[in-house]
Amino acid sequence: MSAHSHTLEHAKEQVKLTPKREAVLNALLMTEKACSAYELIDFCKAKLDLSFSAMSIYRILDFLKEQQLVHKLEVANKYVACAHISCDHQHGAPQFLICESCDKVKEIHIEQSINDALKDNIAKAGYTLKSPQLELTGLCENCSE
Amino acid sequence: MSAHSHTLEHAKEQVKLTPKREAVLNALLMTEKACSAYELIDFCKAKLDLSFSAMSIYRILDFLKEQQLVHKLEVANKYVACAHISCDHQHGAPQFLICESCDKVKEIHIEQSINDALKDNIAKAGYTLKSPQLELTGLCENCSE
DNA sequence: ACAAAAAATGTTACCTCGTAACACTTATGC
DNA sequence: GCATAAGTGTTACGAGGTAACATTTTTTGT
Repeated sequence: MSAHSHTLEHAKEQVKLTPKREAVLNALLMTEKACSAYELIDFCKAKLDLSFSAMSIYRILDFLKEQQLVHKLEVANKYVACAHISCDHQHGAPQFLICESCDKVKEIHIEQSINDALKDNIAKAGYTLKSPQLELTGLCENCSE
Repeated sequence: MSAHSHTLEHAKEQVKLTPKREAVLNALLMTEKACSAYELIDFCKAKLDLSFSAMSIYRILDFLKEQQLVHKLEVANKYVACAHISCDHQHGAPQFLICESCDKVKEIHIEQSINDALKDNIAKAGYTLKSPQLELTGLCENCSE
């Protein structure tokens, strides 16, 4: 059993997935990168022999996002499987490093001290921070050589 | 002469602007908030009696962005005039607080210590940060009451 | 087990955003 | 003045996204 099948089993223990929903999560785990809805449609057709309309894919992605099995990257308009599906504990707001070359996404933990400092800095400017999902763009270890 | 006309003169000293480009920058300075391309089209038509096609507005905005007179907010897909046009010195990467209620944008300075900590945190994950333009969403001082 | 209700998915239609490619106009350099 | 470069206009279209209605599947209650 591969690593992502293991993750898929964990997900199925957390929430009951219809076959379509399971397939989309599986696709995201298989690609190991951020995908747009349309990229997922193409991938499912080519690799899983499954057809999805855009409407369907968006609904499934919305559901998976609500279940926190999938994150939406607001900047890139892409979706990525949550990196913590197999964890037993709760996680705070996700933060993402996105490789602008290969679309690989790493979900990281930003140190609490940085988060706190950021929140203070922002409060000084008079704003109240909503959820600090950070999306930072750069080059991953493979692409920066 | 109003504050934004003053800013516009400064911009024209830095780079030669065609009438269309000047009008778009002027519109952004007048609105004092973040605007999408289409919002700018509407504004220019209603307030300046100028017609722009979408293609034109995007090209003009891209140019202004390259000249760093305008910033693009990647999450909101909106554009905002740079807050530092009238400054004489160079600025680092901008960081924005966006009010999700009224679209008001404040361009802030995040303390260098936070930036450095963030960069270190990210390097530990193996990524090389590109430009750390941060866009954080919350409520401004007026909307959070 | 069956019927009703709820949930999930399919289909149709359409809107918004963004941009390639070609055409035309204006500005610049010699 | 002419050739070239830059800027803008026009046409066409794809990606992204979703409302509304229809159909199918699953769940729920008896």
